[in-house]
Formats: sequence, C-alpha cells, structure tokens
Amino acid sequence: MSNAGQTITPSRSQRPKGEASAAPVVMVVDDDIDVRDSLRDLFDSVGIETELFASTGEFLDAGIPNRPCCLVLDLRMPGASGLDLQARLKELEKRVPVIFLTGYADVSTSVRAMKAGAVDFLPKPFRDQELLDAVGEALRIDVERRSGETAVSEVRKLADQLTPREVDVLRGVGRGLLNKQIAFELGITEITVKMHRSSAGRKLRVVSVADMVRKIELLKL
Amino acid sequence: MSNAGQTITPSRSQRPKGEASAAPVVMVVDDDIDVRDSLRDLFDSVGIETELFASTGEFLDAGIPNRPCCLVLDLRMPGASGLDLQARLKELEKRVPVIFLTGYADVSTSVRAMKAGAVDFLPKPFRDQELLDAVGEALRIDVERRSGETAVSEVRKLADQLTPREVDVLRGVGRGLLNKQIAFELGITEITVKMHRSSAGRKLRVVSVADMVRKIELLKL
DNA sequence: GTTCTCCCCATACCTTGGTATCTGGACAAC
DNA sequence: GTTGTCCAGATACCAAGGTATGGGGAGAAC
Repeated sequence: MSNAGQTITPSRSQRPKGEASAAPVVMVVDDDIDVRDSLRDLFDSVGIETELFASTGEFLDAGIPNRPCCLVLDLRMPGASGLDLQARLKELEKRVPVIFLTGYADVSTSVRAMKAGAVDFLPKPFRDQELLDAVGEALRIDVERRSGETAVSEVRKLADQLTPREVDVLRGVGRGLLNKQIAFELGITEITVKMHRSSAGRKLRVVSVADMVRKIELLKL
Repeated sequence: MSNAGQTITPSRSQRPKGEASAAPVVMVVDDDIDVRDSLRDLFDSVGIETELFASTGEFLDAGIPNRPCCLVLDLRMPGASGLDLQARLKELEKRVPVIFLTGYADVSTSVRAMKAGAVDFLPKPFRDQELLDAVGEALRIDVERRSGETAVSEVRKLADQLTPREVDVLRGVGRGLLNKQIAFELGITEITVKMHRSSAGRKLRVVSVADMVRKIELLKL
C-alpha cells in the first residue's frame, strides 16, 4: 500500500485511502534547536518520521500533510505560543491531534490546553516513553478521524452532482416516506419521484435501500 | 436506580424522558464541611439543587440520581481520592460529568484528570463564576448524553423481544441484501424471510424501511 | 399429556420499487 | 440558431416487499 515508487503515476488525488494509511509523521514545533534535534533523534529511534519547525508561523506556512500526523508543540515560544497555534488550528478547522511540551507548566494552562482538545500535556522533564505513548495515541486518533472523513467526503463529492429536485426526493426517502407521499408533498407524480430517486441513487453509487438511507444520514439531508 | 420514593408514586420507570429533562442536581463530594456548605450556598443562589457527601463511599452508597446531574469533586480527601472515584465510576460505567476542585494542584494530576474525561479542573482559589460555568457545561453534557441513551435503550428494550432468527434476517437487511439473498444465506425460503422480517418490524415498531435501517444501525447488529 | 414459542413452509393477492423508452417545456451557454 | 441540462410526465413491464391465511415439527414449561 505504499506510494514509494509512485513518481510515475500522478495518482495522488485518486486514492485518498492510500494516503490515510501512509507512514505517519510527527510535526515538532519548538524554538529551541536542541529540543528539536533531540526529539527528532527520539522519533528516529522508533522509526517515526518527523518534520521540524522553529515557530508556529513556519509550521502554518508548510501546511498539514495529507497523511496521519500529530503535532508536538512547545507551549512557550517567542511570538505565537503553543496555545495560540492550537486555537488557530481550530479556527482553520484543521483537526490535528496536539501534544504539549513545556518547561514552565501551571495547572490552569494545562487544563485550558486539555479542554481545547489536546491529547496530552507533558511538563519537562518527562520520560521518553511518556511522549512516545502520547504520540502513539495521537496518531491512532488521527488515523481514525481521517478514515471517517474520507468516507464522508467521498459521499459528499458524489452528492454535489445531485440536482435540487433529487435532494428533495432523497430527503423524503430519509424521512421514510413512500414515493407517492413524496410525490404529494412535492406536488409531482409518483413516476417523476421514481425518476429522481433512481437518478440520485446512480449518482451516489447506491447499491441497496439500506445503503441509500445510510448515505442520506451521512449527508445530513 | 434507587427505590427511594417508590411507595408513593410508581411513575419512576414509566417516564424516562420526563426524568431526563427534570431539574438538574449538582452532587458535591468534599470532606470539608465548610466547603460543602459554601458550595451549597453558591448553587442555592442560582437556583440549582445540590446533594452533599462527605466521602466517596457515602456518594457511591447513595447512587446516581436518574436526572441530569454532575459531580463536583474534591481531589484530595481522606480515604479514596477524587481520581479514585472518577476511575471507579468509569469501572461501573456510570458516565457522570466530573468537575475537580483542589487546593494542592499539580500539572500531572490535572492532566490525568482531564484525560480521564473530567469537564474541568479548578485549583483553589477560583471565582464562583468559573465553577458555575463549568457546572453549566457539565449539566449540558449530561442532558445530551441522557437523551441519546434513552433513545438507544428504548430501541434495545424492544430488540430483546427478537428471536435469534429475526436477528439474522435484520442483519441481512442492514447489509442491504434482498430478501431472496438473505433466504439463500440462511438456507431458508424467501417467504420465511419475509415472515421474520415483518415480525421483527412489528416488534421494533418500525414505520418505514429507513426507520428499520436506522434502528438496525443503532443496535449495531 | 397439554400448551406455548420458535421456526419453517406454502398459496394467493396486492402494493411498492425500479427500469426502460418515450415526449416535451424552460432556460442557459455557445 | 443548436446543444445541453433540469424538470416533468406517460406507458408498460418486472422485481421486490408486505400481508393474510393456511399448515407442520421441535423443544421447553406446566
């Protein structure tokens, strides 16, 4: 399933699932080069790829890779702090699991970070294994989120081919109405409803009634 | 599931929805009577009911009320600590939102509490409003959880009237199979499948195909 | 024994769903 | 103008779902 030799085929956007199960990467944001280097060594030692950034700005410029990843973040940095970055990511709706590291920890900051959804919050000094455990958990969370999201986004991509009328009909189906009831509500004949329904089913690649109901749920129609 | 007032009104188990939207209550567990009293006064002042307990044991004996509630918990107490109680509740699968109060806070403890699912963690001294906000959030969470749970448990209650064969058939329906395919898989005729299917539908009070699919999903069949 | 539940099968009938193949109007893009 | 898309409709046919009303056998409970 690896994309190692894929340079020939431009299949990047054609197989998001392959991406989701690609090798994970840990992104480290810390202004201290010694910390960055030692973290890189730590993750190297267990065979986990890393990307290093000296500031939150540098990280945001690089963007978030399209594969399982998590963020190891120093709390206090010159300029934008770790908490700022966490908030910024939430604004941008980038849901990357975050692990905080900090030398100057206080309780209210740690609670704030955790309430904002951090996976872990490690005051220095910490044992290597603690961080590795946290990263393992964070990557697990990210893999799960990604698999869920690709499933949804694939259906959504199919769904935006739907015409307004097809959406109306699907909504009726989702509510458990019979074709004739949908027809009555929309002021059209049952035959036309069937037409839209089958057309919508084709577009959504529906293979059964159960499948159609599930996809309608997924799309929150 | 206490039987406290059962002698007078036997309506307890008959209206779970009513219970879920009943007046909320904050349960306070703290060994210091002064703290208990002042918290009671605080919640009284905003019209929120309280129940006070001097130890985790006392709280566990009383059981968890069948209405929206949350737990305000002192971290350090003689005997079982707040974290112990939190862990114990998880064991018992009692999902009550927990808010920690503590005078002797350290970061790793707060992170542990938050990772275990605490809603908030307030080091003393804190402002009254902080606690009230946290309680408001906790109660909101509990109300939501309860409404979701009653929906599931109602379907589940209907579902345990199903015979094994009916479950087999429903599983097939959930997988989007046609009646004849289900019949083939089970080694029976299509007519019998229809019989089980309609029987199961009656038992689950299904009103449409979409409804049946949703309930099958809900039951994770 | 009787009674009950669960499981299985069958015939018959009707409703609903799904598809194919037609027609036609409104409207926008070129 | 032509082309294309969306919407709406019709007729016909077949597959699938649903129900009603029969029947019978196995096993547990009484």
